[in-house]
Amino acid sequence: MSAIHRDYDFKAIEATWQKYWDDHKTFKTPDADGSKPKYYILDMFPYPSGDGLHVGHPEGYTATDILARHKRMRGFNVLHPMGWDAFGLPAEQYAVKTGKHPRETTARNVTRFREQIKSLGLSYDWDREVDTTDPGYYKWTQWIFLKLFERGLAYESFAPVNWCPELGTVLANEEVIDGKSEVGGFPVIKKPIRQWVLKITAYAERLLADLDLLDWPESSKEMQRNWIGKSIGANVTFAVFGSAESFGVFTTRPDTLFGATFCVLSPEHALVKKITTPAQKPAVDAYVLGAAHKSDMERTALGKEKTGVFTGAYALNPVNGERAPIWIADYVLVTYGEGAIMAVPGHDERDHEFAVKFGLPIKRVLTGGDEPDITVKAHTGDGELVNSGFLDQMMKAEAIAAMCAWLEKNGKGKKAITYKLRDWLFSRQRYWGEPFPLAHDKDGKVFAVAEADLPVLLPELDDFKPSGNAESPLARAGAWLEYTKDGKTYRRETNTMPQWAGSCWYYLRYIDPKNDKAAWDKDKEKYWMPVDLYIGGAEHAVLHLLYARFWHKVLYDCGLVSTKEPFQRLIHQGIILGENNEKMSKSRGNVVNPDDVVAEWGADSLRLYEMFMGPLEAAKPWQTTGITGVHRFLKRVYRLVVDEDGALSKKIDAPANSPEFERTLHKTVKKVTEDTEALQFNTGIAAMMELVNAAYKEPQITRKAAETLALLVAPYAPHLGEEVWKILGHQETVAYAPWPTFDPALVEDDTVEIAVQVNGKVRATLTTAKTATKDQVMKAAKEHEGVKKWLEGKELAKEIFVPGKIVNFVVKG
RNA sequence: GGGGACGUGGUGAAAUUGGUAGACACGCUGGUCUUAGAAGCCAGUGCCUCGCGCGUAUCGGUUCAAGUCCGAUCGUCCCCACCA
Repeated sequence: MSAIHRDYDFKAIEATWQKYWDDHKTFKTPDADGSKPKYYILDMFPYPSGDGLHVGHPEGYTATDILARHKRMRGFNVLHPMGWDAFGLPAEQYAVKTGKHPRETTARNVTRFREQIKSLGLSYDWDREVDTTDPGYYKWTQWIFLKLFERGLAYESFAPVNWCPELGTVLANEEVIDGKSEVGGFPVIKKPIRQWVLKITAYAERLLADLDLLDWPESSKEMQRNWIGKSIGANVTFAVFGSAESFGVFTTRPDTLFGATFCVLSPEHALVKKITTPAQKPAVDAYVLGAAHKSDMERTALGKEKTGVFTGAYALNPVNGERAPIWIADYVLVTYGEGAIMAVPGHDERDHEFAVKFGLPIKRVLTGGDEPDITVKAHTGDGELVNSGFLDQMMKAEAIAAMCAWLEKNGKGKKAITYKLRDWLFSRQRYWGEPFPLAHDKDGKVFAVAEADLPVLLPELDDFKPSGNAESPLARAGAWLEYTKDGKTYRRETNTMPQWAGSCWYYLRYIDPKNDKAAWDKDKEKYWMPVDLYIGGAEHAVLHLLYARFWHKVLYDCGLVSTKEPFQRLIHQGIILGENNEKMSKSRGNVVNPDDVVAEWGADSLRLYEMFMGPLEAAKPWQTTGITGVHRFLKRVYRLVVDEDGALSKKIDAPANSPEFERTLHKTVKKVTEDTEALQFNTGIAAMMELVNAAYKEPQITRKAAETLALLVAPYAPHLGEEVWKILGHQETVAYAPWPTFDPALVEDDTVEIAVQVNGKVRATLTTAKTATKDQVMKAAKEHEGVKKWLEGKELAKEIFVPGKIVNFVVKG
């Protein structure tokens, strides 16, 4: 330490206050406090990876921390917890490689994460920490699963599923991106495997409708709406010609039924075998076999040419009795609608492409489109119905209604709603996950494990490797496999739950984390729920956020929670890019480690910098040089209040502030208060910088002014806030000190600057009394030297006056 | 192909309801302090042909007035994607 100047020693200050908060349990939250309104502010809890924190974590965590600290100072009882989403693939893959139990690596990573997070000065109530891999936690994950099971919302399925040979597990729809696994990017193929599936589709309509209740980014709501994918249309029944068989198709365009010239079944459709003619059988069999072996990636490859085979059979168009050849093609998906379509090549681009390729008839039933010849291009827009019997001359909407009525009346179909959302494939063939609380008897019938026997502990294994044949590693667990209930012996279910299970309800466990009699206490739940503000990455918009909403609605139906939705308000922090404006990644070598930043500049500087970079939601490139700005600001705050010997600065001794500074102070309180509550931290910080810059220009300021500054800074740079607060003579933590107020009379200036425009161009500015009348201002404006010359010799056509803002003269000539 | 977000100085960015574009910060330039450097402190900094000039991706529109509203184009990012 230099003898010349005692400077801002952030290392000592941050260590001191972190210890103080720990020792005093400063942020321990009471279960309920009748005298205070509650505020539940939640971060998406991290997966404690072996890499430790990256700079993206502190961004969201600092934002919630600033608001949590601010709310405490404003008299709220704040619930602000942290925990670990610790089941997951990387720990297991590491275990396979090294033989180390995932429990060990997870514990080590959790310890590291906790230390790193504590080093940032985040105000969590650590007595509420949860860990999804703790048996005391996953007991209740299993218990909630049993609620779903009891309500018939969990069922066994033997349908083809997304199987990832590389990961040795099946994956949910949401985890497959472009035919590859979201984790690792390995190919995924369809394979029929026994699975546990959750009936999320039963909640499709409510998951869709209740989005309207939420204060979420419109983009995230839209993503969920698209993912749920509601389509309104009709199911139409086609009879197979010369057979007793019939099949349904789903269409959103029943108005085009007269234009349906053929039908297409998906290769997996149950009817394919029954209706294929002997002559076509070899070709059809070959096509079906080929489709089964293709990965989703191959089947849906972009720009892939349509393929298909004729079955030899014909369907009868219910509306006109015409014969429509039945084809099979892999562009028709067995999992959507009825797994079969009526093809209207005149008015659907995919059907058109197929018809052109295989020489099938194309018929126009609606007027319009940019191409008069319907065999050249499909017309998918609106138009007047033609060649359509009783629909002729109607427009599309009217024709849809008329056709639905006709179908219903004639028993040939009815209105129908279809969703893209599929049931949630909920089992994994992996070790490091929650075991299902289920067991099978000799006949394979499924029984729930008794509630008294929960948790079903994860068995100890030496070998964590997936078997590769869709059998879970738990199948090797020996004696564990046997379960006895009421004197009968069962074999335990060996699949495990996906990582999403634990995160579907962790926000409820924070409310009552140590309860071993129940997942949570109902009164506590009523007090704390819903989560008032939830911050986390946008990558979870359709995964975690949809799954958790689903579970919450089931819990609501069980009477276990009091709110329809878990997360009232949601904000996604934008990602932090590398200095080269690219996504941070090890391979690009542009990763910034928060530990290094904390070591060099301090946690307060890291917090402040990440908040100062730009709007919370925006993607922003990291610039190490930018930290110097906020670091300088923190030093300036420190030196304003603390003198060279560490005592209170002589500067903080004015009996009164200058009137000008007093106004600046009150304006800053107003601005910082508003910006903090609106989560516009970047401009709030800018306002504090302006205040400090102004304070440096004053010979002295009052102690009250310095205290106000300390209070404003405290949520943003809490270590410095505490230190300065103490030096100003306070014994108690600043964490619960009342937030400063402002005098509304002092935030308004007596005079205003008015811009004077001539034809919309600013030619002068006037300083006028706030109370000046229009006549006074207009007179002064016209007489202003800088304006006069623009008005001379010209005709004044119009005068605009906006009080306190602007004057505009419109002149001609 | 469908949906969403966005485009402002050398850089990160500001800018209620349309009302003085560029707050704050980085960087840069100059000054000051210092044996020296770093750190401080003070000042300047959109652009140029320096004008009655130009300027918020480009072009057009509405308006007394457009970064903001409308239309088209170009570009970037994200999500979904043969969903009938």
